[in-house]
Amino acid sequence: MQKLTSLFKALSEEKRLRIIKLLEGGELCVCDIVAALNMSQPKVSFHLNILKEAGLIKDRKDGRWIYYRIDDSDMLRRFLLLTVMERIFEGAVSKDSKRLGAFMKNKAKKGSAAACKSCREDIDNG
Amino acid sequence: MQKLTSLFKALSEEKRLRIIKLLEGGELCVCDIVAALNMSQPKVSFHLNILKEAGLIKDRKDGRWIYYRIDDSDMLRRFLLLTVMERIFEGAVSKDSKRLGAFMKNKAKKGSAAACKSCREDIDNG
DNA sequence: CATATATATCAAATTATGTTTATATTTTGC
DNA sequence: GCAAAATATAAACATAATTTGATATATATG
Repeated sequence: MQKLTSLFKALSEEKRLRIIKLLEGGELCVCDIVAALNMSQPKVSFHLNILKEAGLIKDRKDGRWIYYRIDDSDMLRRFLLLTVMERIFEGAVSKDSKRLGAFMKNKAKKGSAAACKSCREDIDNG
Repeated sequence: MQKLTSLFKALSEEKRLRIIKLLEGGELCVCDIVAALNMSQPKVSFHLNILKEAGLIKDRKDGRWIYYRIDDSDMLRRFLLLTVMERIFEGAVSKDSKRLGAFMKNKAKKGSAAACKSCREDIDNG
């Protein structure tokens, strides 16, 4: 019962749905998500942890990065994630993916470190 | 997006899942649910309202009673409700249905008013 | 080794949810 | 009309979730 409520609770928050929607496009490191959502890193880590505890996402460490990705390994989660992805109006998260795109370009150009450092300015005034 | 989050939020609470599970057996008035869950009436009304706002249940007025029932009129809700009903371990809500059963018997015998009045004592010490 | 980066964690402040107690509203039977 | 029942609503309070700002940890790089 508690497993079920925590699963629904994880899905009951706007920022967390935005993260899921983003991860639909493939795995991302925390820094990518921070740039995309334009939120503080501890805040993003907080929400990522809740999604992880609920079994909705998995992480993988690579050097100093930690990559997160969708975990739809069981049927219920698969359906719920699908629901989120389908039901969230694209427009509702278009800024996120725009920011992510801009950030990724910078990352490629300057290397991730520089991109991370300047992502706010570069993206939101570009 | 907000509709989706409020739907998940409604499902993210134990007492609300218990109510849904109860309503699986057919419509019930508030007083039935109060007796089944052995909780205060305002508390039950509070949770019923959240479920109603989320579109998971509907109500119907009949005299001085208000009957609530499952509303699975759209596919997403139908699936979510099914999920809840199937995933909740029977044992987790067996006391609720036991209390409901006892209450219903009293109701038939004494009339609902008397049963409502004495439901706590009759059921929990019987 | 010293420094910078990526991320996590923690404590304090804030905000949102749930609970309780009291009261209001509507309906029915006398 | 009046009293009792069924339910809702509101205010005060308690608890839980989120945000923020600071700091810790681990890793890579020069």
